[in-house]
Amino acid sequence: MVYRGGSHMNVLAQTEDTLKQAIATAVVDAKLTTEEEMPTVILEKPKDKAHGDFATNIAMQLARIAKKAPRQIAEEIVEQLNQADTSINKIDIAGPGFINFFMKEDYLTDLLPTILKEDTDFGKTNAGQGERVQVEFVSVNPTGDLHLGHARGAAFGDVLCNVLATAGYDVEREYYINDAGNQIDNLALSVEARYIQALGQEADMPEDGYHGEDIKEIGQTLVEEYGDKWATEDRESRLAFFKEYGLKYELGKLKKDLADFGVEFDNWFSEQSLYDDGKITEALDQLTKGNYTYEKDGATWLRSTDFGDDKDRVLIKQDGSYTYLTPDIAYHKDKFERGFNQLVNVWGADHHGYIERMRAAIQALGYDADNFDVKIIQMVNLFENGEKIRMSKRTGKSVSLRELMDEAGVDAVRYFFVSRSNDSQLDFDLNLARSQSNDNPVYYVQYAHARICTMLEQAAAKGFEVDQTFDQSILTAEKELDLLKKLGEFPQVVADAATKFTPHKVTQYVFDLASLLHSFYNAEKVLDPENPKRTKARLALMQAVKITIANGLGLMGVSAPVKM
RNA sequence: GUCCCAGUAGCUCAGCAGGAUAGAGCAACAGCCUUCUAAGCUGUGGGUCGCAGGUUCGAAUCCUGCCUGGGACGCCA
Repeated sequence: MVYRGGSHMNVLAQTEDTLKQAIATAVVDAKLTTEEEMPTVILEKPKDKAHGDFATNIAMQLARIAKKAPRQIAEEIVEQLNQADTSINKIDIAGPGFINFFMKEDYLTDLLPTILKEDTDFGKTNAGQGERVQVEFVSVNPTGDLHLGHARGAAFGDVLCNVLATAGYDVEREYYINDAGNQIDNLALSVEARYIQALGQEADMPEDGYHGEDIKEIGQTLVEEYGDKWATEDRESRLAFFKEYGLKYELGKLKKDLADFGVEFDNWFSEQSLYDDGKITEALDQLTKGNYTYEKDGATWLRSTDFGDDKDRVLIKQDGSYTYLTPDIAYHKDKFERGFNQLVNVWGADHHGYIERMRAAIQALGYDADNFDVKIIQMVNLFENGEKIRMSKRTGKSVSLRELMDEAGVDAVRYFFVSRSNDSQLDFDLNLARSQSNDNPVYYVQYAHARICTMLEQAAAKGFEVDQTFDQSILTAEKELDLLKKLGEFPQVVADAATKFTPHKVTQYVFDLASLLHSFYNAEKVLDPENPKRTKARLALMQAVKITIANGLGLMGVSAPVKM
């Protein structure tokens, strides 16, 4: 792991950097290898406390290069190690050749003052160095409600963006509106059928129509607003109007649902605008000039196989219309032209087969496919009372994000969705999510926060203030040190979650921190008027934990209640 | 047939740019509220990390093959 300096460089990272540098220097001084061949020094935090605060496997890594036994290498490194400014208390060589570092307890001295000072900024780093990243997510067709899978993608994308921003990336959230093409024509036709039905006349839904309740509502509303006006208009203008009306209605609903779910986009990008601005022909021209297209069977094809795709892909169909891919290529060209260093797309599992052709197209356009990432969100299975609930958008019986929020609350839904890795399927237990009980992990973390708030409140009532005048060095109980070490990890956890696109690491972290807090709470008493010095120090610790839990939950878009 | 994801404790899942004795929650069992919120804590039991090879000083982690579950393989979007 690489920790770059910056205004929010945290205490633990500084300690680690110093130590790593000292080790690297010692390796070279011991003439075990040259600077060029030096492997990256990896410092890990051993799970077992008997293995110290930090450990490195550098001696094992050097065994091959230096052609010596790892334990002997370790000894030579330790001999050469300059321990000045490292806060090292003791060094062990253990196991096959691990070097274990035991730190003096003061290595975390600056941590609490730093957290209290940074407050809501604690967790920020410059890991991303201001790199511009665009994350496109949700991008559901405006033809129906958001369902479970979309909700998971929304939570994932949103938290990923939060994490990236906190890790020093310049993030933009974008929603791609499929407001052109077949599906939107189908929307118009579906609205038309529902409108006529709402007028009390017979009308068949189109073959691939949208059967959701929302379309029926649109039909009703149209009748209420316009009566039978549109029944007598010529069909072309009627459909044009219904298309616009339906689109506006559906988009409004999507925006509302997402906003209520805590997801706001910086940019809503219209597919239609690609047509209107000539971006599609532009992209096609460029591909043709680069000789990446050809004509066959009356269609225009992209030579995506040149870039590792399974087969070439149709860009312009026999009937002259575009496939879905074509505007999407223009769209991604536009994204790159807007100057993003990195594009991240969050797609449902059913779109994974689409990745290769998109990568191919991006390369054909002359861009580096390494700057294009697709995160696939695996399926969500909904369970209620132990039974799997089938979802089908077509039957209109799917469980929507709206229903889910109403049932379980935003906090629980978001927490559940960012608890797991995006590429594992997720079983969503509705009973568990809505249960106000200790089975529900979201409460566990929130409870830790609320508990601290109560303590701080009572402390204030007894005249204790949380400020910078405390002595951290008296916090030497095991559970206090456990908390301190965990607090110190937070900025790195966030940076790690950002660079690896793994927002669920924040959930893990916040849960672990809450667990340490509960454990501490049961073992030690914070408020003790008999011992004001210790009370002050512990209150500072509590405040720091509160800040960190709140910041972590904030990244997840989950509330941090003061009382429960 | 090809490709993607998953397979780790009874269940749901972490861990996977190789590292020391594989973790958590739930479920089970046994304890802890005259003391800052018991939505909590403490302890116990529970594992051939799907299977078989390979690379390595060292593999849940990397490579190959196979098995199982899910998904994708359109001139649909």
